[in-house]
Amino acid sequence: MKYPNVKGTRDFAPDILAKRKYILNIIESVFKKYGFLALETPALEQLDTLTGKYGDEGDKLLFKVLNSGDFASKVDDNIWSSKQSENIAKFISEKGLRYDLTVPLARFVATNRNDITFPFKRYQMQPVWRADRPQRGRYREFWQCDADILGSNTLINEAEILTIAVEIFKKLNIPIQISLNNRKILEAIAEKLGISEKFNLFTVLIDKLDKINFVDLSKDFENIGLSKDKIAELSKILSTQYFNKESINIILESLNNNANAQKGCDELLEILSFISLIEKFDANIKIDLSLARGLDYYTGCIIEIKCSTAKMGSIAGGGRYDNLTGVFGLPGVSGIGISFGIDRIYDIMEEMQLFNDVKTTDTKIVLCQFDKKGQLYNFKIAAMLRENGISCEVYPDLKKINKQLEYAEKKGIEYVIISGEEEINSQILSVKNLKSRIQEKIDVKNIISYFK
RNA sequence: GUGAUUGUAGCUCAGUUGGUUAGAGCGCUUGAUUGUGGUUCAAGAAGUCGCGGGUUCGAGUCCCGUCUUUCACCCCA
Repeated sequence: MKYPNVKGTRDFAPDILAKRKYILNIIESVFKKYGFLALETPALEQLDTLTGKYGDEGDKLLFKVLNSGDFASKVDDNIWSSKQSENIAKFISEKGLRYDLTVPLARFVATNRNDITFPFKRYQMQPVWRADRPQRGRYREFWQCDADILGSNTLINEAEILTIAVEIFKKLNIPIQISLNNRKILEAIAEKLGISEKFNLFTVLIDKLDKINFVDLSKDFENIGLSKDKIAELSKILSTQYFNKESINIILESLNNNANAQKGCDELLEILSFISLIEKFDANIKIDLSLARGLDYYTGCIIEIKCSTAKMGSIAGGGRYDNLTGVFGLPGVSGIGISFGIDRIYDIMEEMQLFNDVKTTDTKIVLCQFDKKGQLYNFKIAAMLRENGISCEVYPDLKKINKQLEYAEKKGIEYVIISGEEEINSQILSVKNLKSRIQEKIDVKNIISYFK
C-alpha cells in the first residue's frame, strides 16, 4: 500500500474488467437495438458549462482543475488574502471534470444543432466524477451509461425508456423496483401549499420520505413554512397507495383540479397505457408521489430504479427535462433520458453471484510442450489455429508440464494441446479438455474442424 | 463539506497492562511426481506493522498529523 489509489477511485484488474465489460456490452446492445447512436464527450468541461445545473449541493461536488501556467501571480492580492477558497477558485480554475453525461449532451446538442437530425437519440458510456465522500456503492469516479432522446415531446419516449430499463435488468438477472412520478404533480402540490418559492427545498424533503417517516420530518416541513394543517393535507395526498382513475381524482380534487397536476397525472396514465400494450411486459412499476430526485433540471416524468433485493441506492434514474438545452442557447428542445450506474450494478451482481458464467479470457487453448522442439512445433500449430480464428496461446516457458496445465486451469481456459516427440512424429495432437479431463488424439489435419 | 471508523505477509485475520527475534489459516515457491493440473504429504520464501512526526530506556500497541477504507449526515449512479 505504498501508493494507494486516490480516494474513491479504483483499478479494474482483468478479471473485474471482464465482468464490467459484460455489463457494458449488454447495456450497449440494448441501446443499439432501440436506435441510439454512440456519443463521447471530453472528461473536462468549462466550469461555466457545469455550474448551476445540479443544484447548490451538486456545484460543491464538482472536481475543479487548476489553470495552466503561472496562474497564481495573476490573482489579485485582496482575493488571495481573503482566504476564501470558493472565491479564489474562480480565479485559478476554469475547467472541471464532468459530473454527469446529461449536461455535456445538452451542450453538445445546443452547439451542433445544425448538424443533428432530430429527434436525436444518443447513448453514452463514460466515467463521471463527483467529489463526494465515498461509501458502499458510492465512488468519486464511476461510470454512467445514458440513453437520451432530444427533440421529441411525446410520451412514447418515456415508455421506451422504461422498456429499455426493463430489458436490460432482465438480461442482467437483477430484480428491480421502478418508481415513477411527475414533477408537475409535485409543483402543483407545492403551489397548493403556498410554498412554490421553496420548491427545491420541498422536493429534498419529499425525497427523504422513503427513509424517514412523515412524523419525524414534520418539523422540517414546518421550517419551510408549512402549518400543521398543511402538513396533514400533504400527508393525505402522498398516502395515495394505488394510482388509478379513482385515486387520481381524489388527488386532483384535493389540489382543486390544478392544471399542472392534471397534466402530470394524464402523462403518467398515458405512459402506463403505452406499457400495457406490451404483452410480455412484467415489470414492477409503482407510482410514487414521494419520488422527487435532486437534479434541478427535471421538469416532467421522473424515474428511479432500485434493486428489490439489495440494500443499495438507485441503480438507474432519469426523467424528462424541458429546457436543459435552453441554458446553452437552444430553447424549445425537450429531452428525456435514463442513466445506468454500472458500478452499483456490478456490486449487486457480485453480491448475488451473477457473474458465474462470465469468462475472463477469450483464449480457448493453451499449447503446452515438454521441450524446445515441442515449443517450436506449438508455435507453428498456434499460427494455424489463429489464422482460422481460434484464439490460443503457446505457454512461453519450458516449465514442468503440470505448471503449464495449472496455468490453463487458473485462467479458466478449456483446452490444452500437449506436444512432445510422439505428437510431432505422428502428426497426431494430444488435446485435453480440462473440465472433463478427457484427452483425445486428433490428427493435425482435423484440428481446425475439431475446434470450430 | 460535518461527525465517526479502518489499516499487521498476496488474501482473511490473531498479537495480553507498552517489554527479547511480530504469528496463524489460505495462497505462493520447491520436492515426493523428468509425459499430465482439482487430493495428500514434506520443506521453504515472504511483513519499512499505511505513511510522517512525537512521548518513552523501549511503540504493532500511547499521542498528533496525513493518506486510504467503511459508516451516518448531505446528496446521488
